[in-house]
Amino acid sequence: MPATVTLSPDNFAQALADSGLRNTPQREVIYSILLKKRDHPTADEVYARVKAELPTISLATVYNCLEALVNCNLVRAVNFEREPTRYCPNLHPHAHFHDETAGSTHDIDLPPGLLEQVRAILPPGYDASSIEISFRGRTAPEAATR
Amino acid sequence: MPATVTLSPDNFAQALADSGLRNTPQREVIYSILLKKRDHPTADEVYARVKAELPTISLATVYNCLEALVNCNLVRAVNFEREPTRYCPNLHPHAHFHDETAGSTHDIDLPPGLLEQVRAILPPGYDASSIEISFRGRTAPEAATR
DNA sequence: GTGATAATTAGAACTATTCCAAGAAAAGGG
DNA sequence: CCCTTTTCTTGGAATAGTTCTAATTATCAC
Repeated sequence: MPATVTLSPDNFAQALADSGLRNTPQREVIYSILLKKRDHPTADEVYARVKAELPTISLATVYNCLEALVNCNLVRAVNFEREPTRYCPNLHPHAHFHDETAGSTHDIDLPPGLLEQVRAILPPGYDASSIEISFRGRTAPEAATR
Repeated sequence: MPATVTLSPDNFAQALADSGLRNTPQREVIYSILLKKRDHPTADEVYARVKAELPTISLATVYNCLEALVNCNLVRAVNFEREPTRYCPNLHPHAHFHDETAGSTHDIDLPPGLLEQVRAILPPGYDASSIEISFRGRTAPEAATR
């Protein structure tokens, strides 16, 4: 299991403030939900989970909050082909593996230096602000629980 | 510029047949359009271009044909975030760079061994059928014409 | 407190894509 | 060759995920 980084509530508010965003109960709860179960939920899945705590929240707010968290770099948006966007609070550099059989998504830690090595393949004049490495495939039954 | 691989018409038909698919004028023309201008067009852009040659073709057919070409491994579908899918006839292993300013997509050749090195970061039990490496960022003005 | 700014909400709108049913084209068997 | 079967194309309707809009509510700075 990858190491988890847990922000103190103050750091959470600060991260938002650094991007000129306000802290709100909705944003706090949505972030805590992402931390609680790191299974790369979709916006719909987050919506279903957050309603237990904030029954009157709207789906639009879930999208807004997730976008806010992505914009202040607390959360990563993960896309596989044209499937719904998934959300990931893992701030370490990592790749994603999408299990086509189970429909599940797993973080894959990157060894030190690999990202730099990948960035180095860019020709002069290419300046990458983000690098994504993603796998599709299957996991062996006993690997699924790792 | 990456090397281009041009299939003879017979090989084209054979590639389809190998996947149990028929050759049709629509599929041929769409494939030739992808080869002619390798700028990673969307389905809509392919539709606009193919109408010059087959004025009565439908958008549904464009999607069907592109899917057929992807299924028999003549074409790769390329996705960036939630933008429309783009299509690429480059069969060499390569990464993609998406220029956020220009909206353009460029192939990045992979040095030998890199893909294997990336695959090697997968823990035991993870079997990847495809690996995607994609960059987002900007290209310097003089690099845009490379 | 008060005015300005930002966030939330419900629902409508949008976009890329897929589905559907009907007709056209091609392949294979006699 | 005709006939049958399968595959492909087509236009339009449907769908899914996401974004937009306008009104309301909350928060911030003074």
